[in-house]
Amino acid sequence: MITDLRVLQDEFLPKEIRHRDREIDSIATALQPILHGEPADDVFLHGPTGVGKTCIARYSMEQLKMEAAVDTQYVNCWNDYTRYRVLYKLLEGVGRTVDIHRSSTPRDVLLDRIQDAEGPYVAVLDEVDQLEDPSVLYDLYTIPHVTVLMIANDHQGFLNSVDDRLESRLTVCRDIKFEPYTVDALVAILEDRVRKGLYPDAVSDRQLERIADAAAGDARVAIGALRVAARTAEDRGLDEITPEVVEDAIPDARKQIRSKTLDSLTEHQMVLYDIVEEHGEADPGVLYEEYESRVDSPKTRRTLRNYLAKMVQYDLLEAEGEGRGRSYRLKEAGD
DNA sequence: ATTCCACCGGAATAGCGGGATA
DNA sequence: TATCCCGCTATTCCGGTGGAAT
Repeated sequence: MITDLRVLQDEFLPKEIRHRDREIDSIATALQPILHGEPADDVFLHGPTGVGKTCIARYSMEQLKMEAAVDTQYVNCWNDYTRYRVLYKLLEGVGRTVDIHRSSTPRDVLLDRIQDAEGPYVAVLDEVDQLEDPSVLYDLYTIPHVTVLMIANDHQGFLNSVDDRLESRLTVCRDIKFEPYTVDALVAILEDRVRKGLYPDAVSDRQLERIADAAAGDARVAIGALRVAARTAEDRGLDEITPEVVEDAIPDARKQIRSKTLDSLTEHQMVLYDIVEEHGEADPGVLYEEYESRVDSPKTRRTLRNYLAKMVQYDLLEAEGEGRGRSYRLKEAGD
């Protein structure tokens, strides 16, 4: 069934990108000055999940590096959300972290190091709206040879959340909007992966269309469903992905994506999540009492509020109402 | 209308872990 | 070894908000 599992993984970066020519051109145009040794415009990619933002950003970096001597670094601000961690990651990109330690290195030596590095540098900041303190963007603006490529779901929402000084800088960067994939586009993407990763005839066009349709424009879900379906078919000793396998694979793929997020929660946060799951819907008072009774040394109410806010940010939970009447419930997959 | 109360979330602070320094 | 510094999490403090009770 499967000949190459890698091409079905999220991280896989295809050599050719389908149905995103306009976006790729826009990025290339924005970064063009780098080829002539001049500072380039910053770029902002935005659009819903699974529309190829990250993929196209990584692809563009590969292309750029083939044409010019330029350093690039990818930072996912979901994982590296503090100023320090972002700067540290960016230093890794130019190999200047050797004697950096989080203690005893004077406060802004990281920024100085990036500044001192010669040559153009493109910093890709994915999930940039997850930064706890976006002022690191301002730090980077002060360095002429650094170009920032930001990625987020909601461009306007992000602009509104930063202070005026930063906002005025951000509004001048080139913004590129990504629309959800059409069913045809998703089928084309899936066909590519099938050709490289599965035996011929392992799956019919009809089943690919079914997957593409259920994915609702989200390539990540579509590829995940294909992966799950291929594995299931293999486990069951089938030589073809059947309609039944596809039907099961779609919800499983969404679950897999969710459980990836759940893995990043702490033990206490997980307890809290379980409580919300059991109650279906719960107000904060009940939530805290329940939590208090289940855990050895409970955190304070304030900390729990932070946990809840975090899980809402992560799209795990949904909050309803403000102030006194607020309640929390699980956020179901699929916006 | 007014008061009350549960809850929200910003800001400042404390405490911890861990590496550096003297 | 004792001490310092830093990042990071949790805690403390508190003003603000909106629904419920009076």
